[in-house]
Amino acid sequence: MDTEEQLNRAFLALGDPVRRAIVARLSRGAATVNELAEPFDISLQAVSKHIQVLEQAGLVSRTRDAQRRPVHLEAARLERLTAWIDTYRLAAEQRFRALDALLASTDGGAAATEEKKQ
Amino acid sequence: MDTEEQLNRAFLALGDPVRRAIVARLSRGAATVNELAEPFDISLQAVSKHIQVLEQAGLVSRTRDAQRRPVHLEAARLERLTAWIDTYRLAAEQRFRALDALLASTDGGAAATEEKKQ
DNA sequence: TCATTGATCAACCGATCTGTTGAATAAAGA
DNA sequence: TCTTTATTCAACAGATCGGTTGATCAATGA
Repeated sequence: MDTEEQLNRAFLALGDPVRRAIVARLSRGAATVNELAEPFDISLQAVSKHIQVLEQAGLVSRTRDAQRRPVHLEAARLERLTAWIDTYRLAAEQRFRALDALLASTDGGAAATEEKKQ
Repeated sequence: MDTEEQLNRAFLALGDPVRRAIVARLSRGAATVNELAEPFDISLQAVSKHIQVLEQAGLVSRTRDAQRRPVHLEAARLERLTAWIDTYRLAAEQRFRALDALLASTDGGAAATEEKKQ
C-alpha cells in the first residue's frame, strides 16, 4: 500500500463531517457500529460505509467481539497527517521569519518588503 | 463562513496529490499559476481550479502583480488542521496511557487487558 | 491600437462519493 | 432449530469531482 495513497485516503476521509465525528467519538474509546451510528440521522449502512472508508485510510481498525465489530482509533495514523502538514507549515513560517529578520536588518530591505506585503 | 465547513474544505483540499504538491511548493515561497502548473501534465485550467479549491478552503490566498496572480500559502490555516487532529490524537493516546497505568497497577487488570488487546 | 501574456469562465464528460432500500451473513440466545 | 442482534453486501440514484476544450477577460508592451 502506497504511502502517498494512504495520505490521500486519510485526508479525504477527514473531509466529511460524519467521519470526523466518528473519529472524535473514538478518541474517547472503542465503539461498535451501532453505537457510532446512534447520533446520526442516516442509515446504519451509510455509517458502516463511512467506517470502511476510515479503515481503508488506516485511521481505524476493528476487532471482533461475538457478533459485534468494535472500531478503534489508530492514533499513529493521525500523527502521520500532522507530520505531513507540519513539514510545510513550519517551512513556510521559518521562511517568513527569515524575511522578517532581513527586513529588520539595515538596508537591502526593499526586495524583502516587496515579498512581505504580498 | 462556517468553521466546520472550512475544516471540511481544507481536509478535502489536501486529499488530492496535485493540491498537496502545490502546498509543498508554496511552502518554499509564493508562485504564479503558470509556475505552479509547470510540473504537472494537466492543463493550466485544471491547475487553476485546484488553486481555487485551496483558496476556498482558506489554505492559500492571492494578490495581484500586473497580470500575474501570485499564490501564497496560509500557514495559519494549516495550523488549524493540526490542532483539530491533535485534539483527538492526544485524547486517544492519553486514554491509552491511562489504561497502561491501570494495567501495571496491582490487580483489576482483567478489564484493562480486555480493552488493550482489542 | 493591436498582439501577447497570464489567468479565468463555461460547458461538458466520465468517475467517484454519499446516500438509499432490500437481501444476506454470522454469532448468540431461547 | 428458530429468532434476534449486529453488521455487511448489492444495486441503484443523484451530486460532486477532476479533467478536457474553446472562448473570454485583464494588463502589458510594441
